[in-house]
Amino acid sequence: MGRAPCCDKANVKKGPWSPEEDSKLKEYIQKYGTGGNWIALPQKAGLKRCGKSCRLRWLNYLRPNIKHGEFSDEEDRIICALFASIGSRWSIIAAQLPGRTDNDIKNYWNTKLKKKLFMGMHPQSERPLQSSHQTPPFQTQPLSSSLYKEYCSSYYTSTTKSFSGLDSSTSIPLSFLSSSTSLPIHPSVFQTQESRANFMQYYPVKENLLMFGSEGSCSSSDGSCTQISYGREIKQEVMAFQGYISDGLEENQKFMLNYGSNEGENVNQWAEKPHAYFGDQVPLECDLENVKQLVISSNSGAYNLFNVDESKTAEKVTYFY
DNA sequence: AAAACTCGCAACCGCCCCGAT
DNA sequence: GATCGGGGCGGTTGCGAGTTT
Repeated sequence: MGRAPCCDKANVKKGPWSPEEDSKLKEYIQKYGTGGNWIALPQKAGLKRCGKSCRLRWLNYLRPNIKHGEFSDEEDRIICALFASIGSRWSIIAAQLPGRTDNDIKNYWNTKLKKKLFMGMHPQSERPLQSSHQTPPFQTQPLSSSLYKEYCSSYYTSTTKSFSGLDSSTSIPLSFLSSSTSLPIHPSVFQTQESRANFMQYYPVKENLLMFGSEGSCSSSDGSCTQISYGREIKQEVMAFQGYISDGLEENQKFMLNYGSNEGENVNQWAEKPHAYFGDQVPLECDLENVKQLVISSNSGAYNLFNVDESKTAEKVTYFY
């Protein structure tokens, strides 16, 4: 059974907000507050808008002390560090940056910061996604998970879901940021027993199936570089990845994953939301099915971390085979 | 000068969580 | 304990502005 819509979609206005609507909403909230009920608010305020739309407009644009404009280097570093530690929990990240909204940070990350980081990793590369000779991940300096802990996770308090002590004065080495942010591991790393062993030795599975933890590269036996386009091919890549995982492991082989142990968080939630933090490190045994779910759920993110627009299927992107 | 392309951001969509009943 | 429904969130889309060809 589907959910009832939150409002009568036929009778609500959509699209950009007019100045009149803005002032109506602003005036109403400043006068009466939200009343804890966004759904009822637009009618009371005389707006033909969905309650959720009002909420978004208020939170992202109208509420006081919103900071727009350029992000500072310190803000960049904080965002990167938190992203590396907890993933795309934009609201939590936003909570550490006064005046910034989750939407702002999300947009900033998707449009600028990813690219910025990538360029930092590959300074010689004029076109970040095109490089014919990349070192396989297991042949590079292995990423140390302790760096995560050292520079990110110690700031996170799982009980309050906030970061303390990680502010603009916190120094996060750029080397950490660049080494911990990378393109995904390509399935070819599972091709041989040896490469698989090396891979497993150096990289916690979570960090490779998902977004971080490997030097961005994929390698094939012939070292060639193949172009594929977005769209269906991406899905095929993911399916291939799943296949490699299945082929490469014993039937009942388990992965060890880290997971916060605070109340309100559970195993299933971790599997559904492939973000990890390390404030409380509790090893979790996760079977192959969980890992597959992670791959599926992180589909576009895992294969598109540093790219721009997956929906534009005509665009080409180079992967490293 | 104009068409094509790219970028950035506001807004929407739909799912999940969790409190109320 | 089950169901309902609002709030919150992350992912995605659409479009205007700017840039390139």
